[in-house]
Amino acid sequence: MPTIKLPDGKSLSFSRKITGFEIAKKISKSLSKQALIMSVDNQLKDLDHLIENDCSIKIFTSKDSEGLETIRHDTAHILAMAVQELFPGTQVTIGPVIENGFYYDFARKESFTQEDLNKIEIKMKEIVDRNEPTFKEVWKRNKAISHFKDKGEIYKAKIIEDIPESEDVSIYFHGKWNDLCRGPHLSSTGKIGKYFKLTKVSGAYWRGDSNNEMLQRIYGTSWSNQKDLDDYLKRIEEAEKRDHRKLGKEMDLFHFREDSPGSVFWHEKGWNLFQKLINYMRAKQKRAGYKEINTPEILDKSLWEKSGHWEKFGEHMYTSTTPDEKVFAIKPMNCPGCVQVFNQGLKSYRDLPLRMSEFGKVHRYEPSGSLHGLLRVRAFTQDDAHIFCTEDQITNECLSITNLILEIYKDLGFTNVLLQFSDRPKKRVGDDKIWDRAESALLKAIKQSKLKYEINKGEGAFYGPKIDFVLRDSIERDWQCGTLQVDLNLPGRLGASFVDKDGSKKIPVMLHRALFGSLERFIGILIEHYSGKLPFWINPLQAMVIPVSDEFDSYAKQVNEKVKNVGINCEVDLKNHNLNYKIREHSLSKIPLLLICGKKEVDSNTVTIRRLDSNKQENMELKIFLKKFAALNKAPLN
RNA sequence: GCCCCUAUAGUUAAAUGGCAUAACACAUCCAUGGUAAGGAUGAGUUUCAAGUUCGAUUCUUGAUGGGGGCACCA
Repeated sequence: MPTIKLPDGKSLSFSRKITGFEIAKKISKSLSKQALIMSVDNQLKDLDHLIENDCSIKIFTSKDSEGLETIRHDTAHILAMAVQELFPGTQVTIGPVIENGFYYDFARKESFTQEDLNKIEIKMKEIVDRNEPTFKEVWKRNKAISHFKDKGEIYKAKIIEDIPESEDVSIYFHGKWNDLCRGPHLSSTGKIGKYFKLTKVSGAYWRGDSNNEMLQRIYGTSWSNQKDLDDYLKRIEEAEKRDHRKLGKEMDLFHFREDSPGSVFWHEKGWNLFQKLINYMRAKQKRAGYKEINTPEILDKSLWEKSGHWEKFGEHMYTSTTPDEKVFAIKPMNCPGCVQVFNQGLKSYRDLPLRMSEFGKVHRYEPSGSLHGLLRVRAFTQDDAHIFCTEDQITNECLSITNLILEIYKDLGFTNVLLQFSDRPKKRVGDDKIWDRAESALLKAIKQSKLKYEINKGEGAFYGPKIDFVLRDSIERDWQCGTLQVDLNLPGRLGASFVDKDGSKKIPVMLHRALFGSLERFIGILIEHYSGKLPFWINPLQAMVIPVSDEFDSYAKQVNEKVKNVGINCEVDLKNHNLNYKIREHSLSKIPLLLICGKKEVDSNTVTIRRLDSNKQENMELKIFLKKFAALNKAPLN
């Protein structure tokens, strides 16, 4: 005689055991049609799960994330089903739901081709049409193991072997096909709908371990209706359109080439953007009390041994051997060099906190498969700084670093920032008491900043806890950029010290911090965030003067000179093309201002402005234009 | 590093076991124009190495780069 509590507070009583279906039907006809799964006392269950006792239940449809996830999970199952129907002998492994879709990993000798994907998709739709009933059976663990072994499903058997011996396992059937699965699932394959698409096939290591063999992973996306599927595919397309590698080429900012994979060849415009960002940060840092230094790119191997880098990161370091057989390493980080600058001369507690910044170019031998445009390179410029301070100063310093980082992100158009706090990892150096103090100082700073944060347990660096700054771009993607790390290790290793009030020598705490992280990477993010339409003040080519015909070339040249003289990057287009052509060309290359000069402008000493993404014309006296835009060209230093 | 895909002109693409195409960009000329492509002409190309072949840009193998993932991201 179960009494069922519903989310709206009402209860229903039944005189016998009852399934979710029946409850849904009782509530309303439309709900019973839309119902996909349910939760019983907050545990997700199949709709045909038999309820015997009093409980509270909630029924989910495709509008709930639980419902949509189940659709995706079911789609992954019918993917596996379709693959095994089409390619007998293929072994199944795991097939979880991921953001926007799902994947399934298969073990098969031959590789899946794009045509195979199309065939599989057709077969999946067939399975939906067959509307095979889905049901669950609970088996003894050992029965399941021998069942899958008999079928030749070695991977599945291994997965079950990892389940504790005392536990039973649930096996889901879609018609005859079955798979080990926790569930829940929809009541039949027809419920899935056909709003899915297989997107790509790739390799993936068994159990995510690169020591294991490689499986084949098929990715797909799945939705509850055609519109959501179309919207998703459109979003992917949109992201491709703003790919910084494509835009960088089109905008003539940089290129890559075989001679130096993972290193950027910056063109004039790209380098201009780069310098503008650096100059802006210089000004911000000067106000925040930083002193800028610069240290060598190449340092003797022995320093890297002393710092611990050689042992820990040696495989990612480039080295250089001189003709007389000395081994130098090209710096993968700036910190050891910076500590050497600190070590010059005696430091007093009065010098602390000492904030030293460095735009240091570092080289790291990244695995070839990880390289990706500007976002993952082998040579990059860090907007680095190291702050030497006492333990008492950690909280305040962290707070001002956090503020600096957020100001800079805001100026560049990023307001949605998430902090991630990482505490002590298993492999670490230093006393636990020191870790306690460092973690609490850092956490205190986060709490005082009142920003949203999450905790990544055990993800800290081996030398200290850290905060990472993750920013969200205009199409809702997250990028980890800034970082702030407390270092309890390096200053001691490299012999840094200061003279304290009582005259004794003490080891300072060192904070590592980067604002963007890597200038290269950040520029890649900026390009994608703005779809190439960079804000005026950092835009490398801000204006193009276009004469209406060559009769007005000399006026156009004069305008160009005057605009350049107020510090705006400007060019004049004297090419043999008509006005329409030039407007199209320069609009496509995303120049923010087009300055049109014809008879009207010459006569009145004006320019006509056409802004990017607007077909309005704005006539303005040249003098006023220069004043107005010179002001807009200033970096936003508050 | 691993799996799959891929490499043609400055760019984007097409084609072929036997003279390699187109569009855009570029150059020259004509046109002198008022807010997203005016016209004509011209120059320019098969990533590298080995193999099969009378002959390879095309087929095979390898290298290198690029792309999508996996792993890595100190």
